[in-house]
Amino acid sequence: MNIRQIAKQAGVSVATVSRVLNHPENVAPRTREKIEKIIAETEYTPNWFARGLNFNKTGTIGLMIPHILDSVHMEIAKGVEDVAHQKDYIALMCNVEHDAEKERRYLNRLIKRKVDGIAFICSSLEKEDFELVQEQNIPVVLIGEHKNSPGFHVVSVDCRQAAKKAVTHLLGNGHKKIAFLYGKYPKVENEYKMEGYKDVLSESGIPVREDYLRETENTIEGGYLGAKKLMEQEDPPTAIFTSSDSIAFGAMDAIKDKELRIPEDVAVMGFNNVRMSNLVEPKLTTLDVPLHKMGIYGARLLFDIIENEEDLKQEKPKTILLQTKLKIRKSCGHKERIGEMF
Amino acid sequence: MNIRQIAKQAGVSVATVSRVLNHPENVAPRTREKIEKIIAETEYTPNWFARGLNFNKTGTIGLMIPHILDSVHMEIAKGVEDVAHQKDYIALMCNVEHDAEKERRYLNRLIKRKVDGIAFICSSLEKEDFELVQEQNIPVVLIGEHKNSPGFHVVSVDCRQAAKKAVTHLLGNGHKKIAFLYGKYPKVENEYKMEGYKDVLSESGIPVREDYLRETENTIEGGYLGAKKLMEQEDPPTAIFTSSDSIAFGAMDAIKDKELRIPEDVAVMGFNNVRMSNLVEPKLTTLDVPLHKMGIYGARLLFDIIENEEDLKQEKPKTILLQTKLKIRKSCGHKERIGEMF
DNA sequence: CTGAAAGCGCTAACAG
DNA sequence: CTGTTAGCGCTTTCAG
Repeated sequence: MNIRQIAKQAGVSVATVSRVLNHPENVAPRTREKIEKIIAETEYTPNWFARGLNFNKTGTIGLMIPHILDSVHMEIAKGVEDVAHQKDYIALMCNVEHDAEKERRYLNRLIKRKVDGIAFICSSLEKEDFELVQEQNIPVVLIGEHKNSPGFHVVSVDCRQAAKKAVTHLLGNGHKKIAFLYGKYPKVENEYKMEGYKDVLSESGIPVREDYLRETENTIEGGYLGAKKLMEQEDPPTAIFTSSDSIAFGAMDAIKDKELRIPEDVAVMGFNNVRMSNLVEPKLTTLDVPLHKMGIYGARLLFDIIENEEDLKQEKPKTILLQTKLKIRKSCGHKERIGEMF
Repeated sequence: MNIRQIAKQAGVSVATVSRVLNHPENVAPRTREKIEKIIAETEYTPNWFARGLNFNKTGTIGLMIPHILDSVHMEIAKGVEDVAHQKDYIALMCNVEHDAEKERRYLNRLIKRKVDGIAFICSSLEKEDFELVQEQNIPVVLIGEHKNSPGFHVVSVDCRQAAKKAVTHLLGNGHKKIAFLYGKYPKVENEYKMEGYKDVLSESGIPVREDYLRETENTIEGGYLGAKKLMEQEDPPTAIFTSSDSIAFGAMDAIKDKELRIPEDVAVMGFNNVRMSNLVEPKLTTLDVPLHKMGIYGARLLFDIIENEEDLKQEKPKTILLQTKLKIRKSCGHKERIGEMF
């Protein structure tokens, strides 16, 4: 069923049909009603490609997700999807698996498909890749910070500040030997966490020990292995600040395997406050990150550009930095008895 | 950059350029090379819409996901994505949120976009909706069973058998008062689990008690609430078989809140063996479901149809039923000391 | 082996 | 307010 057949049935020209589809106000009410009726009856919907050919708009955005099995990313993704869906957009899901090559491949496909915009969650792409995107003039937003992101809007979390809160809390609970166990991803954020960690230590006159700094995979297994190493060294830490809850879960498992108690022997601090951090034993003290909100803000920024292309150039890129909140539970002990509602 | 400009640069007609793109064997080697060179230099890629307009193929499949924050669904989704990506396809992610209305809306959008196929994960659509799809002649595969799926391929899990294994295990550990706490989703599967549950009880001469059967939300909170009710009644069960690990996690939390021990006072059996089931305290005994494999098989089935449209009609729909494996950990106790490797 | 030209389905300028 | 018509960029007959 195409526009010509509708036109014939209605006894009008294709232009008129096209008009009721796109500028109904320019059609006489009577003709319009007649055509609308036929459209409804025949369940006609305009061919999507033909439309795209004319408009060069797709109603589609690309969504780069580092790993679709990581609930941290998916909470952000859900935020993006929520606003996209509301705007009658649909998202092409790109499961990047922390692989720059795969991300690049996806990026090319997205460009080919002429998506109206791309949201990158914690991208692992290089500067050159982004420049490519910029040439294409595709609206972009970065969720999760990135070095060398030439002039894109960014939504992120104040990781340095977050780390400071975390380490300060540990310090406040009497810990001096605090390790930082961090994942390879997200890279830039974890660097900021490192800075925050070092900030607090040096402010308190505690020297930073290289043997308390450890990089690992950003997974439960990574946390397990990393914590194991950390605890097996000569002078093990009494507290481990991790860069993600996943790592923290693995770390807790490793500590339990060593028959050590949490938090009495070792305190563990998470990051992100994923749903499960409330269900492990002991419940995990962690930093609450507004993941869903990050997705929402990111998507809004993206649609702002999409919807006002003209202003695109003159506006300078915004950076939205969200704040975290320390979520005190059991895994770090606590002096004051600060409750936890659920 | 469009095909005409390429043609001009190469001093040939657009037809020839189109040929080297689609049927290079029909072009003289010398002309072909020249054109290929120009294409490479200019990084020309054919307009995707124009192509679609001619071919009516999109290189896109739709992927219906009940809820993108549920790792059970995402593991399946990842399986689908894995094979789609390998086939150079890209998936439109539809986060349905267990809402038939939203799923229907998404379905319409997918049809408009003329996706080459749709994979439904645990769909909540009605018979009529599927008939609509069938009219459009869009290849479909159902991952997770469904009543009234008119002639689609299906990949699922033998839930009845799985439930039998679970309840038998509980019975073997001395339990007679076994409750079944099940989610609203996935509907059909949970009905099968119910059947398996009843099968075993009646085979063992244990009457089915209505007060041990309880429906709840398929979430951690749902599990918490459901188990709470279950345990607060007059003659509480000594074991709870749940329809998903999420529910089991919530149930465990509720049981702990009541100062009861797991498994000594109450045994808890999960379903799915998600990654976290290994990390709660005590580690959860559950049924291992090959989720990723389900996604892979489903996608393969889908691409089988996509790639051989002609045979589409004569072939009768396949149903692949995968088997589960009982994963014995701590939450149900165990007589024999069956280890767990990691 | 190559080119001219028709057509995929739709939109929008232009003319009436 | 409506119709005619020229594209959008590409593929594919049909001639040569």
